[in-house]
Amino acid sequence: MTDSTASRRRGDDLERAIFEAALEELAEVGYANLRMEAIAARAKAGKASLYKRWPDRAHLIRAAARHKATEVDTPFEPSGDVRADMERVMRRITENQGGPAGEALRGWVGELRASSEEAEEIRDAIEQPRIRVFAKIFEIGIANGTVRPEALHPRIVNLAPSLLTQHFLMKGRPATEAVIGEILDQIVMPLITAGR
Amino acid sequence: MTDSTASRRRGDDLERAIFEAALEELAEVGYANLRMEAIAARAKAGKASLYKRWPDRAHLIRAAARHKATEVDTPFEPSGDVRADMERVMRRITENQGGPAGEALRGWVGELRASSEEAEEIRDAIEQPRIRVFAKIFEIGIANGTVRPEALHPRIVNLAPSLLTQHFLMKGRPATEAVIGEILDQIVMPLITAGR
DNA sequence: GCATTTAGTGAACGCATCGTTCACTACTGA
DNA sequence: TCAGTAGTGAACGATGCGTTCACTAAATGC
Repeated sequence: MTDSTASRRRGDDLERAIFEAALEELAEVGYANLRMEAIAARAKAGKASLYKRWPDRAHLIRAAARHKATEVDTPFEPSGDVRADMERVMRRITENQGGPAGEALRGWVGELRASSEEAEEIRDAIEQPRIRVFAKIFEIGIANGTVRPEALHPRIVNLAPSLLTQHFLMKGRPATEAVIGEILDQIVMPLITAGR
Repeated sequence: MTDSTASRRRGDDLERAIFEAALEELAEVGYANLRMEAIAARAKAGKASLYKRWPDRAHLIRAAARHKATEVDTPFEPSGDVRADMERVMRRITENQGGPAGEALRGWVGELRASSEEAEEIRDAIEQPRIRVFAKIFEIGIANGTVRPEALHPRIVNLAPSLLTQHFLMKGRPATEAVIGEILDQIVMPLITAGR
């Protein structure tokens, strides 16, 4: 029973409502079936309000994803157990892929063509935080002698997230626990562990 | 100067023309901007002829990709030099991604949602041949003592192609020679080589 | 408090593209 | 030569896009 007084929202207040509506809609119907009218209706807003803010669906969804990303901003404290830490982060990533962020990624990939500056920025926004977290985990491992120093090579640091992304995009759903375990035990751990 | 007699094609003849038109169009404008009218026009066919054969764009493109795939079917002879063989195959994959097949993949990923049987089939059609080739390369390496037997684990066999796919989907264009080199030297070779 | 400015609403619009239909036409094979 | 089959091209309704506009609610200034 949403009251009929329905005070009219504006500014950031309205914007947040639109973002939420967009993300819910995204999770429900997927990027490919996303309709602007549906988002507007769900946010109880006029379509014009959407187009006043963003030129098209793609921009709206990017903004919504960015909004969500900055709001959550995960605090992560490594335990020092390299494998366990990686597993924790990887689980988080897959949980994320199961929600609207995953749909947004899928849609973005589908529309990507050559590389624009905008695309670089988005990719960085996705990859950089992950790289930082894994680098941190590796550094601690190097300090306590469980990880080879060469593991800090960017391509290795980004390896686990890359494989999760690949799995998600190709299979259409996030990696399971079992897959995470395999990635760790068959690929990442053998590559980074120090000693024989 | 296509003559104005323009004998009207039918059956497989027409179908091939449509496939070619679709793939050319795909390479030119990308999956997201693909229009059925454009394909029909390019193939000098009626739109109705397309819809008589396939229910929508997605099915048409899948059929075209399948057509192309079966027709080329790459014969590959390993040399025994594991790194060089992998490099050759990887180069082929990236070349392929640069053409219509890459666009088809991008479009497919964008529309993917949960996993249907159809999706499994397509994924297998992409992955299985690659897995077979890499397994063959690895087996020879194992036989001549340059590769660890454990490298035959499916996730490792599929590692190089996975990373190429990930690169292509996230960056919007295929991996360069340099990237292929890094993947090989930083990741795949260290993981599979026998001895210390 | 009242008037002015700013911002959102909701309906309507033109446009592009989808997927379908239909009358017509060109090939095919008996 | 003629009946049957398959393709053509134009038109169609439906849908969703992105825009516009008259109206209205909230914020701001006095």
